[in-house]
This record gives sequence, C-alpha cells and structure tokens, in this order.
Amino acid sequence: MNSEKKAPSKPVDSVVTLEQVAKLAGVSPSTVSRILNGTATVSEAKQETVQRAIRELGYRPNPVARGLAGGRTLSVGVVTQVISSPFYGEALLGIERELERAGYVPLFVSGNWHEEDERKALQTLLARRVDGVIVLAGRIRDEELLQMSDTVPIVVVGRQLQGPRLFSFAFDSRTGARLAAQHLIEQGHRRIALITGDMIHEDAVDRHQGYVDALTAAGIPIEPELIVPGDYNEASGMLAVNRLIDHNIRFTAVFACNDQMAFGAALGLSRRNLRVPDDISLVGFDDVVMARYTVPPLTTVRQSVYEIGAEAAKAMLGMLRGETPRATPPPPELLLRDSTRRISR
Amino acid sequence: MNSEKKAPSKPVDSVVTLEQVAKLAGVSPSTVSRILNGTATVSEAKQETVQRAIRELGYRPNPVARGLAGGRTLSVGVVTQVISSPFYGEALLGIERELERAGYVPLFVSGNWHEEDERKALQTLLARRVDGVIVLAGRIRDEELLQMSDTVPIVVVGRQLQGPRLFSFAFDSRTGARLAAQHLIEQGHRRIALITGDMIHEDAVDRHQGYVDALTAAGIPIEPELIVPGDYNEASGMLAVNRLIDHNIRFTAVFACNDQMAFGAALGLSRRNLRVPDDISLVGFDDVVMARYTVPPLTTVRQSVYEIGAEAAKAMLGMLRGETPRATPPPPELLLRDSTRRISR
DNA sequence: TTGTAGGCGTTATCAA
DNA sequence: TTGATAACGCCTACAA
Repeated sequence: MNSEKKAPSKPVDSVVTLEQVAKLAGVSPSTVSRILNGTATVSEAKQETVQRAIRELGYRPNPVARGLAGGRTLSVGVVTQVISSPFYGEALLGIERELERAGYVPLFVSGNWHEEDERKALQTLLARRVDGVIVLAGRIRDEELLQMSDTVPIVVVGRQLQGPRLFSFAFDSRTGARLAAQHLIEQGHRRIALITGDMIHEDAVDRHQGYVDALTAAGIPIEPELIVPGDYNEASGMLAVNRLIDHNIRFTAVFACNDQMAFGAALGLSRRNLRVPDDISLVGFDDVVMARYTVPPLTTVRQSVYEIGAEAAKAMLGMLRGETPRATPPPPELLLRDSTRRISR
Repeated sequence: MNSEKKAPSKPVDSVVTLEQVAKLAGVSPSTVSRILNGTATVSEAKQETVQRAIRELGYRPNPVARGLAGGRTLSVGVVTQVISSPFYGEALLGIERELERAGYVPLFVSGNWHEEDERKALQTLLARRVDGVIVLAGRIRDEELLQMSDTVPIVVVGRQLQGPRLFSFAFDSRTGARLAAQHLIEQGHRRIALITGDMIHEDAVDRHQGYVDALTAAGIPIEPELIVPGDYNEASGMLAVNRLIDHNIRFTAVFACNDQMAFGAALGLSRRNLRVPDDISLVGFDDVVMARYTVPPLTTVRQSVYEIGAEAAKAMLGMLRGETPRATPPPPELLLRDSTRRISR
C-alpha cells in the first residue's frame, strides 16, 4: 500500500546531517543529539517525531564529527600481530562480529611482532581517536600500556596486568598444554619431543610449563634434548623435527606448541619416512580450521580463538559502558583426532 | 651529547595541535597547514622553523579533524568477505602494508558473501568518510558500485567494470586453471574431476572455463559427471570426492578450484584409502601458505594474493593522487609440488 | 525539558 | 607569501 514499505535498502550514501533532522522534526539540534546519545531526558512526543525524521531522512551520525566534538568515534583499535595468520584471523572475526552488534567498527593495525611497529600502531590508533584499544599479545612493555591506558581504555589478551582502565585476560595455555602432554603419556609415550613457541610470548612459556607439569606428574624426567625451540611458524616445526632426527634423538611423540608448527612437523616427519601416527604421534595446539583437514586430522588443544576475540570485544564494550569488565575465556579442551596412537611395544 | 639525540620513541600519546606548532614557530595556523599539505608555496625560512617546531613538539596531525574539515581522513575502506580466511588474510596484509607506506590506514569490514551485509559495510565506510574503497569480489551489483563511485573512488578486485572513478582488475584465473588442467593432462590423466567454486564468483566461472579449455585443446571430451560443485571451503572438497566415489565415477586426478577444497579433497580421498599422488593426483589453486605444508605438499596455481592486495592498494593510492590507476596483477604460475604423478598404466 | 552558543583541530576561502 | 575567518557536523555547558 505504502511505497515506503519495501525500503529498497537506501542507496549507498550518507549526507544527511543532524541539523537537517532537527529542522524536519522542528526541534533544535541539541535535542536530536540528546536523543541520539540518551544524554538527557526528552519528552515522549519529541522523541517520536525525531525518530521518525531520522528514519525518513535515513540519517546516520557522522562518526568523524562526533570524534572531533569530543564524543566517541565508535571505533575500537585492534593491535594484531599478523593479520594474515590463521590464528589471528579467527580472533579478528570474533572481535569484528561482537563490535558490530554495538555499532562499533574495529581498526586493525599490525604489530608484526615488532615492538617499534606496535608502538607506531598504537600511536596511529590514538591519533585516530579510537574509543578503546584491544591488544592481542605483542611485545610492547607493560608500563607503556599502563601509561597509555589513562588516555584510552585498553583490553589486553594473553597477558596478566591490571590497571584502572586496563583489563587483561589470558587463555589457560598451561592447562591446555598439560592436557596435550598427558594424553600422549596415557598413550604410553615416554619420549615426547616438545617444539616450543618463541619464549618471548607468555603463552609459549605457559605451554612449555604445561608440558613439564604433565611429565613431572607422571614421573617422567625432563630431557632437555627433547625440547627444541620454534617460533610458531610452520617452517620452524619442520626444522625442529629435522634437528631431532639429525641428532639421533629418539622420540615417539611430538607435542608442537601450536598447530602451524605441528603441520610443519608432520611434513618434516613424512620427508624422513616417519608416518603419523603409526611411527610418531603428534599433537598441536590452537585448533585452527586447517587442523581438521590435514591428513591425518590433527589432535590438538582447542582454544576457540574466535571466542577469545569475542570476549575481548565484549570486555571492551563493557568498559566503554562504564562497567567493570569480566571475561570468561573458554576452558582448554583436548580434541582427539587421528594423529596420535597408543605406543605398541 | 644532546639528550634529544636518542629520542626514546616518544611516549604513546598525541595531544599537540597544529595551533601550538604555529605559535611556537611564530606563524599562523594556515601556514603550518599549507606546509603540511603542500597546498601552497611557503618561504624556505618558515618551512624550516615550522618543521623544527613540529619535531620538537612531536606533533601529529589529527586525522579526525582533517576528515571533518573536508580534507581527507587518510583512511581507505576495504570490503573483504571473510576476514579470517587464509585467502583474504594475505590480501589484507598486502593492502595494509602498501597503504601504510603512504600514511593511510585500512578500515576492514566483512561482507560475509552476503549482499545486504556488503551494502551495510559500504555504508559504514562512507559514513566514516573514507577517502576511497577497495572491494574484494563480493555480491553487490555493479550498478550500485558504479553509483557509489561518484561519492568516493573505488577499486574492485576480481571483476570487470569501468567508470570514471572506478577501477577494477582481475587475476587471470582462466589461464591459471588451464595450466593446472594441462599439467594433469601432460601427466597422462584423462579422467580429471573438477571441483568448482560457487559459480556466483566470476573467478569460479573462469576457473571452470580454464579446465574446459585445457581438456578441449587436448581433445578430451568434457564429462559432466566429473564436474562437481563446491563452495571454496574445505568441507565441500571433501564432500565432492565422497560424492564421486559413492557414484562410482572413475577418475585418476582431481583439480580443485582452490586450495582449501583441495585440502578437503585430500582428506576425503585418504578416508577412502586413496593415496595422493599414488592413486589420485591432486591440484589446487591459490597457493595459500598451507599448501606448502600439507602431506604431500600441494601442486597448485600461484596467485600471490598478497601482491594482488598490494596492487589494489597501489591503484587506490594512484587514484587518490589523481592519476589514472593501472594494475599489473602477477601472471598465474603453476607450482609443481608432490601431489601429482604421471599415470602409470 | 529545551534552545543558544561555543568549541573540537583542520582545511579552504578571501583579503592583504 | 601570509593571515584572518568561516566552515566541517556534532557535543556540551549554560541559560531559559
């Protein structure tokens, strides 16, 4: 009946100003602003008139102007490390989805695991007047973050530090790693190689510790020669097994501290004619999408990076609302797939 | 000697305004602005004084204010489809790196392969006053993009359409696919299964066509039963091979239209006790990072998504500079790895 | 409850 | 070549 009805998703554009809305509604700009922000109580009548005007004109507030006026920019900065990694990708997705529901837009900037880059990234974000910042791990020092947090609220993922406007939470990597190692032990493995992450990451340290926990609990001595350093990239996983084999170090299982290194390890093993899981059992960590599709599918520790991202975003939104944020990162969980096997003899 | 020397990467913050710089330099704000933007010629002397003041104060222009003042926001919107996919991740990296060199920041928004989401994404970007928009494939109609392009310059990747302020370029998928199929044919394969992408993507159509080209050129008839639809995700690759096998369709090789489906196919084949490449040869497309690390490593068509992203960004920067953009997407290239084998009998 | 006026940091237009 | 001055679109006292 009414041609307005179908509202064929208005043409992609946006030039209507708050002032125009005010004029159409017959009120002052401030009133419109107040309604938009819930800054003050406005009479029911005007509420409606204005809302109608907004709809009619298809008005959308201009975040740029808002930002300048000292209000919010409705944007949250996100310092990621490598935007293209399967790991961070999932997290970013979680962040984006969650922020979007509240009308916020993420501003992603890469830190490249490089302190100076990270600092630059943070400066860029501040200059852009983001309302808050989410930092995914990274190398920048705690004090700097802390200091920055009195300019803008911050959520840090993967570290432990607190401040009045700084909230952090971490996934329980240590328990996760313990589960992984425990599983191998239960399968009868005793000589379990560990491919660590770069120890500059807190979670790399935690995962190493989880491995130690499990072995110790089982009364298995820690053999330093079985522990080889990696850097969370595929190549380092491959290098690691090569090194073990070249040094004639015996092992029946490998625990790689993330999936990417596990993939590299799998390839390295196969190049040396060692089959997974028949000859060597292999466990990863993270459960990136690809872990489900390797041959054989990889047993790994589920970390639900997506949810972690979503939690971070929720915490940020909470802070922005003035609440005390809390986050409940999903508990680690071992996913049994086909890359491990009970030791035969 | 001079404590200024070390410049311990100034504290993360930014509150200095252009006005303060002007005052310190003893000139008017407009002059400072002119120097910053090269809008007009300024005397050498003032140039230097101002530059020094800028350095001294650690001044950084406020992009938000710039945006409002009708100037540029120094941000470029990017409509991606799934930010977490290994494919788009690489492209985004290329875009980010390239933009950063010019002082621009990307604003990533996901389209989720959903027309309405894409429209919303575009609106969000416009509302944020981005200086330009890069669209990676997507479903929004050409006319809409064209119309939008007189509000803001646009670069579209993976489609062919032209406009005064709209530039598009596409990777040569057809040739790439032909190379892949040709390779299998040269290895003696005749019954080559094809797992297509969702035909809503232009490149899926092109890759299908490249397959047809190669077979036709070799005088091999196209068998519809060998062509099974996929959707570019791992799961569909697995489903596809299952379907082929369940229907008792004979084939000695599989060409999956992207790597992710190839991974799924590899797993599906292994579940049916078919080995790659001994029993079945497998080729993918894209060369995502993981293709190098599967067991066996995947023969695939290199697309250098990173470079494509970088090219898109360069083209955008060109338009922003008022130049006529041009892009030279890297030519397709077949990467021989270990997932194919000459047919024995 | 509502309107007016000033300001946020820059750019752009006009004179000088 | 330079400096006032007026926007840009919105928010927030302050006043009514």
